[in-house]
Amino acid sequence: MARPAEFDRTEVLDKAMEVFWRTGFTATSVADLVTATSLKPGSLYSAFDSKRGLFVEVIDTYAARRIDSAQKVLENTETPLTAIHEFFNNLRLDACNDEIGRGCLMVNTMLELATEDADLRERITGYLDQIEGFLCTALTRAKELGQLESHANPATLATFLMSNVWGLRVMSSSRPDHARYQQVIDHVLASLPVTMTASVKIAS
Amino acid sequence: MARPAEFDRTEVLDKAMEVFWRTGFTATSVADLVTATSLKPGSLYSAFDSKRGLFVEVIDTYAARRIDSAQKVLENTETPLTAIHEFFNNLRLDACNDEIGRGCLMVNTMLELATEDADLRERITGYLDQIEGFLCTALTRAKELGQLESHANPATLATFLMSNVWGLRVMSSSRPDHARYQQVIDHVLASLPVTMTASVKIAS
DNA sequence: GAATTGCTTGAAAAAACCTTCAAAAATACG
DNA sequence: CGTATTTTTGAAGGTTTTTTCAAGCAATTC
Repeated sequence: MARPAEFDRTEVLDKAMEVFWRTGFTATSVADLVTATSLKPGSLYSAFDSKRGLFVEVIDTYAARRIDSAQKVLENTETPLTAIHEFFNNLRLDACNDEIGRGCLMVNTMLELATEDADLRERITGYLDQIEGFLCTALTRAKELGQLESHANPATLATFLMSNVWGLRVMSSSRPDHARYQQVIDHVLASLPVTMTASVKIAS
Repeated sequence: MARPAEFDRTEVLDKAMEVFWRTGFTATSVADLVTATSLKPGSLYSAFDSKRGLFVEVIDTYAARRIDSAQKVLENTETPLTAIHEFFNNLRLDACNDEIGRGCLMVNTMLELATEDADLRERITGYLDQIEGFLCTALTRAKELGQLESHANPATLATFLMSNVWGLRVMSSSRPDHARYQQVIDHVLASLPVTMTASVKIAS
């Protein structure tokens, strides 16, 4: 019917993501995006409508990957506590690989645009809630399995874990210190009200 | 000798702070600052050199207040654990009063400019380190008083507490929920390895 | 292979940006 | 009161911003 696009949408999103992630939405110019993606302004606008349109699609792509990865790790319903340990270990590895201190694109965007772009804030909040939901599900399952004390409140504990996810992201932006990540995570996980019988299993 | 400035520097900084805090550094225009401060561009520039110069002074002012407040609360060396409880209660009240989700100016700036402005990043990191230092001092003192278990590591615990300070800031930007703040803080404080004898005192 | 559709190109429009500056105004001091 | 000094003013410079658009180009379909 017509001439097909020459670029691969995913590749373009990846390259735009890199710039937005490093520089933030406002400080990234269309000229930067043109350089990074090798697409001319006209192509970018016909494909994504606007700078913001491209950004939203970048955020969606990023979130989908994070959510997918979290779900994969946390959906292990047989050993939910081990799954949570693995989730935090992945977070630690991420932080260690973040050499330039770019942190998390969702958290960065949240703090950059929260007060000025309600649409985007709600979108990101929804994504973060999904991840918190997986943690909550895992904790609920652990409680059902008798691995958490009966007084444990999965929803509260999930929020507490998310608080430290965000905290570690900020930490990796300000003062990357691999040993500290581990120490903090160890304390966070040790603070979960794990039952005696279950804690023996996790140690193995 | 000459004509004195008509404006009050602190007032101008306060008004500029409000805009920068809500909008971020990059997205705030000089026109916004002119409106907010009622100073004409020329006056702003003669007084602060540049948009960035004004911003740095705003950050310094903000940080000085936070550091001062943290120090005042945490320098109570007689009951260091109670001091830490109070520190977090103040944080909670702050978060509850943050109706527009502006979060913390230092954390916001950190994430906005971390990868692009090393000077500013180090400046803010230094300020955050000071607050972490007060927490560490309080925890060390608590240990000396036998209120923390002998295996407790004050430096690690201080980093853990800061992680949750940042986490709560992010939380107040995304999904303000007063009840959740309290639940998370309760868990954070309960996770400190307080000795039996000391925990009885704190409860009172 | 002609027609049609839609992508690519890169210049240019239009607005917004940060900063400067010369003139006017106001104080302090002699 | 006059002079020196500094602030205030607001327009204007010059850059950078986001976005549009008309012309050229490529592929599919008939």
